[in-house]
Amino acid sequence: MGKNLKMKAARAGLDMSQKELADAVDVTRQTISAIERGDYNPSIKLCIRICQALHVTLNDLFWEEN
Amino acid sequence: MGKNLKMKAARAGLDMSQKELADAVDVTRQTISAIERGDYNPSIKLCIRICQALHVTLNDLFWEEN
DNA sequence: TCCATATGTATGATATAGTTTGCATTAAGT
DNA sequence: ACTTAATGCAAACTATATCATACATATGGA
Repeated sequence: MGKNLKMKAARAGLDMSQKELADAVDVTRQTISAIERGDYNPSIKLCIRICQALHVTLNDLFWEEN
Repeated sequence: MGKNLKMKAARAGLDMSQKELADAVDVTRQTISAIERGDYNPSIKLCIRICQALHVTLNDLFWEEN
């Protein structure tokens, strides 16, 4: 599926651990970990919560031009 | 959950039926209908496919500032 | 009037997102 | 050396997105 390095970078830019982000968006650490590893395909609502927590937009983290 | 009128509008702007969009992104018509009605919470991958089919971006259809 | 298209909605089945628990590794602090 | 925080990963479970099929209404064209 392809790792989400943009998300990892945005999180790192805020000096936030996976656990902290997980708590902020109300999922488990495993879910954040799996998304960053590209191991699954989160729901749009979760993506939006993650973006809000990281102060970025959907396009910043999840969009790619073709 | 809130209807997705932006999606409906983008689709209408391309004169595309729910069925045509569904075929283009390889889901059933019911899925497109349910998303437009706000009846559920699609995966990010499906959102991306929908955006590509409608020639818009994630932010255009699914992002909202707070 | 009849037929086709577009849409809303419902239900039972299946796939998968997300949880819980747990174990292992690495890096930093004491 | 020991502890703690951060991460990767796996198995079994639960919740829910999505499918397949179906029925209903509205509209427009022949």
